Amino acid sequence: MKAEQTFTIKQAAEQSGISEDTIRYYEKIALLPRAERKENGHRIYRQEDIQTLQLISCLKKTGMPLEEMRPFLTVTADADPAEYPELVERLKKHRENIVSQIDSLQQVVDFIDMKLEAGRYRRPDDSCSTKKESQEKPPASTAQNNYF
Amino acid sequence: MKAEQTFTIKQAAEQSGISEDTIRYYEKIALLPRAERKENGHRIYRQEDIQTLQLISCLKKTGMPLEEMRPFLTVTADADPAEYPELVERLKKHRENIVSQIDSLQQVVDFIDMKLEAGRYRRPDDSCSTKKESQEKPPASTAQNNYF
DNA sequence: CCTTGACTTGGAGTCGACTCCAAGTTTTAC
DNA sequence: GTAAAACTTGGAGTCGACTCCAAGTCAAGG
Repeated sequence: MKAEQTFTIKQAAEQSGISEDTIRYYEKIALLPRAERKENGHRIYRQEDIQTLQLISCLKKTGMPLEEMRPFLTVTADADPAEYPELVERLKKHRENIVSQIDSLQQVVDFIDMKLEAGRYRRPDDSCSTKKESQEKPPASTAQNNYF
Repeated sequence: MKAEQTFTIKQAAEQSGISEDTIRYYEKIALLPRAERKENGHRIYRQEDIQTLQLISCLKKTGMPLEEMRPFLTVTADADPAEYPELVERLKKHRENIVSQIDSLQQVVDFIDMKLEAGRYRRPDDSCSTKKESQEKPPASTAQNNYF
């Protein structure tokens, strides 16, 4: 029925916030699968490709290097659920990473708020980074956060 | 009274997770102020310097480029509260950035959870990145999140 | 028919952020 | 006294991630 809308690389760039050059670069390094071409050789993108690009953009913002994204993109490409158990493991692991990153960011937000509210030192505050491998079990609220 | 504990660059590296070389590099590009030296020329670090390093480590994890960190570190260095109004503005702005980044990350977490829970597509889901300049007013919960 | 614009390719160049020398000094350890 | 450890400096090299360029193709407009 529906003719599956397609997009040019320019449109894909606009919608994802990733430049055309960069999209081609991603294809070149095989971060993205080779895009389909029209008869004239021009790349064509579908809605799901745009979504993949947006996911990349998302992950990039969080400072993830391209190589680390590969497993994620595999999952997006072929939308299998939990067929590759190793991949699922990776995803879970990264989910934890992200949650801890959110925690880190929260610390920064707290730091800023502290700085903003006054010159008053509440507590130096650590827990942000290194050394302490953040206790595994309850990743609950290390600090109360009222921003969510 | 108290003799203010000091650390070597090696100790600073251990405690911050930033390599000695990198710490020297940061000093070279003046991301960090020139560290005090002992008579023999060796750098010495105090607790607050370690904290600054940890903050850098924190921000790095969030993908922030070094140049963007400068304003933050200025604030840490001289612990003035709201004496530089421009700086305060920057901090507030970045705080918003971070909150939105947390939001982005939350989307990724949601995405992972969705993928993990089943191959079922709940909804493509956007809102993560680009195009939509995320409405200014209520940065409240774009999506319900039950991780916090 | 010729130009303009949107694309293609391969490859070179850039830039940020390290990372790794080499040469030198000083302290500690035996 | 000699060697190893822990530092110093300046500078070169590397690596990831683009970013730019030149040359070429194709489609539509004046």
